[in-house]
Amino acid sequence: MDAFYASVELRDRPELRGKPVVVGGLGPRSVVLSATYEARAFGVRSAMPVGRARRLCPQAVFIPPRHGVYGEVSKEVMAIFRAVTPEVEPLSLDEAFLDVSGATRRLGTPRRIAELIRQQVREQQSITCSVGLAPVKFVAKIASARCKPDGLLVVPADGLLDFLHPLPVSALWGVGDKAEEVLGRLGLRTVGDIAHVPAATLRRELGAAGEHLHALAWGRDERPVTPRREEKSVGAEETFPTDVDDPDVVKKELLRLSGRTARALRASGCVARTVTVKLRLANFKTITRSRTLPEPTDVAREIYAAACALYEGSGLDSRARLRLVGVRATGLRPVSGAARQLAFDERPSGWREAEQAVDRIARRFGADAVRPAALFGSSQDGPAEAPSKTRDEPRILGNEPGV
DNA sequence: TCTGGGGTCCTAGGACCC
DNA sequence: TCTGGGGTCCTAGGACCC
Repeated sequence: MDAFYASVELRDRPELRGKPVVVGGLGPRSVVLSATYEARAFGVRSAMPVGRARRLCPQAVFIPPRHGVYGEVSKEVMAIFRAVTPEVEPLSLDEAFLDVSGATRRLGTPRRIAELIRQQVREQQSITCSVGLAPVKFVAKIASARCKPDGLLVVPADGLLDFLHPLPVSALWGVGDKAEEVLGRLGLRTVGDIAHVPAATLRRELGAAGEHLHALAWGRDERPVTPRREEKSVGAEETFPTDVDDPDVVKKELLRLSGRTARALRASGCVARTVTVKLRLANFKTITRSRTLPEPTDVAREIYAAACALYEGSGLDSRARLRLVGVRATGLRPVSGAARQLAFDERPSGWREAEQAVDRIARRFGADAVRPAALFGSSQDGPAEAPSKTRDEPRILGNEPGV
């Protein structure tokens, strides 16, 4: 019994127990991301506009997804995990893999350790957490998902396949709508069905992912718990309150998103080599355009220049109606390892230093204290189209309920 | 029903180099 | 002059996860 998985559940907050809870964004075009059973009873469904959900179920508690304040709880919960073992791999704000093989001598059996964690999270944070325990990482995750809310489920090594095989194919990580459809066409409904079909068949239908699923179906997964995972990309995107066909508005938004992306880069101590622009049309067709820079950067001005050029050269009709734009920086490397060599005749532009100064002001006075002149009158954290967007902070600390 | 925002990973074609 | 094959990088798109 090596790894186990822990997940924290908002649903068990006493004040929310038994209430209809809807998780969704705050913008005018936000949709329902998840809803509790109680909310679903009113007809609330995922992907439904939040406004419609409100009309169907006005008494529901509406929670914005992944909003700021929850981060504090998350840090403290992760600290509880790390007191058990340094082998903690955070998966999201409220979930982590732990490898407890090194902690059993000190703290007892994995089951005992799981009970300890659940007790500490409950006492210190007044929230519950579910823990799945298994000798294989992904099985531990499935176990934690199946014992929530507020549960503990142990899958012993000799019971691995008995646990896995009756599960629906969608229980496996990596099986979403598309893969489930393909598997369904092959007549495969359960994990056991996947296990008993030749790996070559799965590879033909699903590529490398198919072979991976076959291994998972037999409980084979060599991936270890990796405490520090390097970020591969950072970015920002925003759906306009209404579709936009004005290139000036689009560029203004690109400027704002470039600023957010550059700030995130500087905060993580990275520079990026490639800039990608994402453009989603009114009909939901999405295109991306990317460009690799001669030198890596964390400067908003440089990211914006690339983003703008990509947008202008995207081949879209200049009056194309856009629903969403996004800016992402990839090809990250630590800033220290990429210290820029200035050529003899090159003078530092000073933009990087200027933006770092802005970072310091923002840390002290808030993100809105300084912003590019082009964004004057708008909020750095709201879409350019909606300068008066109210920053509805979540009233309830928490994350989406598992439903 | 009409699709958020943060990411990761995979595939496939073409350029380019040896 | 025409051509092989492998490796790597770049670009675009898409599935998937929370």
